[in-house]
Amino acid sequence: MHTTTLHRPTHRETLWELEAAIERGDLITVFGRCTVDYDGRATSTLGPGNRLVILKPDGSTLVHTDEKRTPVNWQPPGCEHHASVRDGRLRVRGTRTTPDETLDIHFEQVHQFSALDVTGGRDLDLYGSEEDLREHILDDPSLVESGFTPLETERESTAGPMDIYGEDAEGVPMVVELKRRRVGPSAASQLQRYVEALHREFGDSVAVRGVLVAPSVTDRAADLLKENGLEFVALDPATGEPPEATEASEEVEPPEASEDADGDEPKEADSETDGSDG
Amino acid sequence: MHTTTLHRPTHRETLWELEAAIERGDLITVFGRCTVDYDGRATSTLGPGNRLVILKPDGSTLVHTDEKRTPVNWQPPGCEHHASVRDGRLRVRGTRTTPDETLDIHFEQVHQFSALDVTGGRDLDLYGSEEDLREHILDDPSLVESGFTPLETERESTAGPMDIYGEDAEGVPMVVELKRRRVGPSAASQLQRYVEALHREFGDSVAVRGVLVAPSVTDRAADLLKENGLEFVALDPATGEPPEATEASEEVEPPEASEDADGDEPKEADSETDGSDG
DNA sequence: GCTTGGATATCGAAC
DNA sequence: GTTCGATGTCCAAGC
Repeated sequence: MHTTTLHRPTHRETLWELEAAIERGDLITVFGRCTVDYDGRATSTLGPGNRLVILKPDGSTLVHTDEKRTPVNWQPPGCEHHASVRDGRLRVRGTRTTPDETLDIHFEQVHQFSALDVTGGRDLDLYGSEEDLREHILDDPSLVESGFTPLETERESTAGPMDIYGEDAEGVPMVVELKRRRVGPSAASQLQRYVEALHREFGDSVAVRGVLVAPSVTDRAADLLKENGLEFVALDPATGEPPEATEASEEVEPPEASEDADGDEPKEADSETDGSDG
Repeated sequence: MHTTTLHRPTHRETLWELEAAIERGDLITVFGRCTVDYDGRATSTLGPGNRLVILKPDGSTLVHTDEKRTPVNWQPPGCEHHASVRDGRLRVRGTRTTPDETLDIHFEQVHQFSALDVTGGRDLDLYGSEEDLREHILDDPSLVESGFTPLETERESTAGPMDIYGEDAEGVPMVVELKRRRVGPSAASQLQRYVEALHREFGDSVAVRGVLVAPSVTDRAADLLKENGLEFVALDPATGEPPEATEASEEVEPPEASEDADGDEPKEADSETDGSDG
């Protein structure tokens, strides 16, 4: 464990230590008054101010102000760091390819420089993701519906891979799309794409059900589901159970006859079970 | 401009300076060996290791390893920071509400503590966004198509606000969806939602055209557009012109003898003849 | 406060 | 390498 710290160093001192730290593979922080110019997928400039700059040994670059979780400027991993002193300023440049991008940081003054030996585990153990929700359902498919039988995960279609493909108690094909949090219109569209792909695959005469599984759904998404004859089941990704206070509110009276008189409608799409607690 | 730095401080020393720095509204960095526990929208644990922790005066919290642009753990702005010493460890806790979330960082040892007075501009001047693409088109609507007339931006519909609403030379309503980068299936679905909303609004007998404007499109998205009778125009958000080497590759104009014998001509705005069930 | 969609999104997995 | 969807996405604007 080593750390190197310079206080109000000259640019030459900073340059020297910077190059050594990059060589060592340290994580570097530079606090100072600087301007920032970015050119790549977009273009940006940032006027002078005191910021915290972080250079990681994997090439990541972060420029942080005193606000927000998101850096005001950055470079993802894979970029190359190079420092130089020009016109009385310290320039730190990060460049990468695919796409070609350049981030230039010009320091008027460096208040503090540190080189840190960052080691140790970086693998997070996380729980409550969409994958956890999927495992809950595969463990107990009746969470989706009594009689549901999962047949395949990541089943391919012309619209892309489906989260869970299976069939209901009657043998009707079902597409299940999982979301770990409250869903909006885009999730409803995504499910609709998969259902349409199966219709093209099987022919329109074959009934296909689409079920969205998530803790809750917005009103507009519920409308979209209903318009497309899709269904919704409320489940929490962490517990695999219906979210709190939903047990009594389920099966809110589905509307009587839908005007869609195809004859092959698989089941009532009671998508408005949620709609609550917006 | 002031900075406070401690090297290998005791937990008590760190605690003292930490509380003072939070009070002052400084940006704080703590480098040390720690574990991290998060509980909120999901749950996570991170085993011991040396990491760089950043506490911002707006409540943002970042835990960085030596890799990736994204922090391994974090808290967005608005959380409250509190530090304490327990069981020989320094605990830094960030809590927030809506949703309820807690981030706990337990330091076994602090290698370096810094409190920084981060000031100065934080407003980025950025160019090349979707908004810039929109301005290019509003300046010169023929970029989309000769005769195109924008009538409204952010026009509301039951499917949400459309980027640009207008009409073509024949007076046929057009929805234009803008993307600053290469688009995939979701953008095609989004455009389709808007077109469907206008069909419901105007009645299926009224033709409506949907046009996606982006630098390029993936194969699958192109298929989706075609299936739904939607169109694509290639434009670069920064220049407002067709992307490089696209001059010769005609966008809308298909090669003379297309094997597609559907009679599917986008210009005829044939969405209503298709009667898509979606 | 919730909803919606953009972002220099980043990231990872499948192809 | 590209494509695609998840993310504790974050974030701003609108309501």
